[in-house]
Amino acid sequence: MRRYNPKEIEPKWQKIWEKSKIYQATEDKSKLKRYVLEYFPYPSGAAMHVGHVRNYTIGDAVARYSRMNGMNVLHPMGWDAFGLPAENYAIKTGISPQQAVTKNVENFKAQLMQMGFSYDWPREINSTDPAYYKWTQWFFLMLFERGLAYQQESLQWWCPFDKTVLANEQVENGRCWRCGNLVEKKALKQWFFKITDYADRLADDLDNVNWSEAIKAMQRNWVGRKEGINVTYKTTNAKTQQEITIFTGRPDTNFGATFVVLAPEHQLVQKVISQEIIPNSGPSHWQAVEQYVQKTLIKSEIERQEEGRLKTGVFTGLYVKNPLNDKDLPVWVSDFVLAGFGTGAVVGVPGHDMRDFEFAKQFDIPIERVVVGPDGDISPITEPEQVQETAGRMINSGPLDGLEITDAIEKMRDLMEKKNMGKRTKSYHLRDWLISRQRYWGAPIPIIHCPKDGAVPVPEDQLPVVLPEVKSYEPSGDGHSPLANVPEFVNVKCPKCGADAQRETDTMDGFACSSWYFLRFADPHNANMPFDKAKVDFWLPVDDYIGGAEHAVMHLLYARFWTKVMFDEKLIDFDEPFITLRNQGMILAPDGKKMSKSWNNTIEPDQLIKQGYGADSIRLMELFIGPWNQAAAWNVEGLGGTFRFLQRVWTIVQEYLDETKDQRSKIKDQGMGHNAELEVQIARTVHKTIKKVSQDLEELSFNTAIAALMECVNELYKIKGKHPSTKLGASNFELAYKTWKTELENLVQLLAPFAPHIAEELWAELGHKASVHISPWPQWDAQLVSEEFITLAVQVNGKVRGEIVVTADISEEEAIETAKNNEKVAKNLAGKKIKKAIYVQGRLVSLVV
RNA sequence: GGGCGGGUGGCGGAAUCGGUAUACGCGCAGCACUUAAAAUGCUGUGCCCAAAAGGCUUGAGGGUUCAAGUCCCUCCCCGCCCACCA
Repeated sequence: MRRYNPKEIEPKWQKIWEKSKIYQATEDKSKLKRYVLEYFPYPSGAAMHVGHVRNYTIGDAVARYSRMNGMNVLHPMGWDAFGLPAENYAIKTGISPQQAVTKNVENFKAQLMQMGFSYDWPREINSTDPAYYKWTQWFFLMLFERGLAYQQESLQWWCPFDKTVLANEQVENGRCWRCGNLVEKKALKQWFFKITDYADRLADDLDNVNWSEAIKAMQRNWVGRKEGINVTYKTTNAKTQQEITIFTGRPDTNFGATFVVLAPEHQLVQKVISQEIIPNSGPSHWQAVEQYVQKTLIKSEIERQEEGRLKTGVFTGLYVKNPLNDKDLPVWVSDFVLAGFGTGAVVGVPGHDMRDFEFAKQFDIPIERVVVGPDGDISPITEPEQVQETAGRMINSGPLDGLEITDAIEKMRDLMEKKNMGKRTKSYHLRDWLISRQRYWGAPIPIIHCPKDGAVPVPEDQLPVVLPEVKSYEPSGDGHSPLANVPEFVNVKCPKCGADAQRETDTMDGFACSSWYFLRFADPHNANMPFDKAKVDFWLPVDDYIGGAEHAVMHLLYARFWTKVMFDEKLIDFDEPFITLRNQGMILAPDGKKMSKSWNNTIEPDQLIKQGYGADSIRLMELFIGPWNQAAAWNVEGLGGTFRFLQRVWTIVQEYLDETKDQRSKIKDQGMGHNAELEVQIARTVHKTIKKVSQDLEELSFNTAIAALMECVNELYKIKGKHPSTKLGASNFELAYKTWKTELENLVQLLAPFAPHIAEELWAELGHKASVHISPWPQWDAQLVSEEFITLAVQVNGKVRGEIVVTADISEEEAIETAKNNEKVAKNLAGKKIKKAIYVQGRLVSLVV
């Protein structure tokens, strides 16, 4: 008998699949299309670990199952290859990023190939290919023409290690998302995409997609829309009167305001420092303010966090009038107020906001109560626990007195608008997307700076602006990319007026390239357009997008933004790119930690394959380890279990083939090999499994589908040796050889989405010429699946006391009667009167005494 | 502080609508095969009890119900994301 040897069969089928083109998609309108996509990976020189591979295994199972169900499946793969790792590698080794990427792509492709994923490889794309980034640049210009790409000088996050600016989304806990070093603020002129114009749509349209609540919530929080009111306060003691507009979501408490705080970056603060506005009463404060602001702005985010909630600040000398009660409020500066949210100014209500309370305590500012506390408490607020933030009734608040907070908010907004004190508005957490990078390895921004015409787009016929070869990739840290040192690149003529001009030397954030790649897959080699609209409209939106949750507020937000812009530009007919998003759970190392090089705890399929397990066992384990969307620690010994299971499938098919080989013709000729009872038993076992696996796959319940396959195989092992007409120790294949063949074929088909190589090999051995992966998914026979007899549990007073086996169509009365007569049940009923009897169809009988 | 998940044997996990808790796999134990081991096959395996009978068991406590892992209330713990967002 042939032994199961993955090393022998897996590479063989991988080659055959590549030649046979069975995974290549065409725009065949006769079939239902399904676009299954996994986030295109960043190719590195390293080995993938089992966590990366889970992502592709899930996608491949969905793709293969859909294909066998007659769908027209698009399942492409490509490379997101711009970015720092290749560039840092170049700096270290002198090997150009272009060369490194070529090698890394080879490395990654080989690893995906050896896992046997069903990708449409001719559609392979690479974001660093000029033929691709030509269109990334084209989209940049489209955004520019629509006023959605603009340049602005402002304070930005700067990573001193990677020597580049970063977008808000790419700063995590005050650290660079790539290298983990502390970031700083730096004033630089930068390119932005105006994603804030789409804030409302990005938040609202989440209602139309089938994503997990977790990711939707993350995006909604990131957009951070908050309704409030902008209230205008006027200075009372400045030489020239100034206005401060303050955003507040809680105008209800404003009778209790005792101060106003400005962010250090607030423009009025600058006016104080420059002495443009000087209070005409009291000492001058501008020097103290200047000192404070200087100290604050150079603080890193981490330093701020280390200070904890300890409030710092300084009084400006200015006062404003509270329009509600004409009280004078001192104006302070403090870094607990963020320049980027609302208007960069807050009104301090220390009795009813914890931060304001802490600030008032710190600087001995009065605290007033305008909200009644629990149990009617109206004592002065002196301790943090007494601060009333969310519940209560208003007092000391003129027209609001007696109202609950929620009613008071609305009434106050109405009042303020009516009296012209303020205007309802919304504020957002979302900032514009900073896309320029002062690094080499990215798509050049296609802009030429002319002294006369300003920023001028590179004409479309001159795209792509090709990234030139350079001698040194080292970023200078002076706010310019290495491209600034390439005169042939920089010095050009203005496309508008022909005067001497200079090219933009910053490159685009890699997330620009990944914001449209899923569209390019529909038409990957189009040289004249980013894509043909008809093709994109055929395949898109993506039906199943499978990836990790780490992209929640980066890629997934950016891609939605680009899609909406393209929709507005009428390039496409849909405005959400990913209908269903599936976030796979992370595979942790066996020690329960995240897998990483630095922990030295990665587990790599490459190694496991070399050890002889084979891709199929690994794929099976990736799915069997637990629900696909839940994290799980890799189980080293468990892999032996999935291997063993495949070996059992292999063995039973081989035994069948071996044992029926010689007799087959004889059996056929003589009409032998017929045992009806045995046939039903075999067919019933497999058809139950067809039903279970099919239903589980509809819900992506891979782990239970695989469990069902294991049960089925265990059952078939018993059947082949245990049937009464079987001799001890022998198999009974020849007694039902046709049924055995049909059902083993069904079993192999059910296994195909998970373990494609062994399925293909056994399918071929069972006599099929065409691939199992384009065979139609088996259908279960309803009659075979239905049970003739069922087992009912019998409860007495809620406790299970016995079991009865009855015909499936038993009536309620009969079931209850049978239950009562059960020996064990009768014992428990002895001498008692049955008060109530319940029959749950097909489940149990419950008797109450 | 806010949002989202989750807590079931020694371990990963299973359990449509509230209906026999612990499927399947790992691990462990035993048996067969073998000179032996590995591999393979078979059997057993939630806890208490020598066994049977019986009792107990889904993070803790309470409630609803003939019946609760599942529903309701109070609380504890773990993970992820965001966080001085006015």
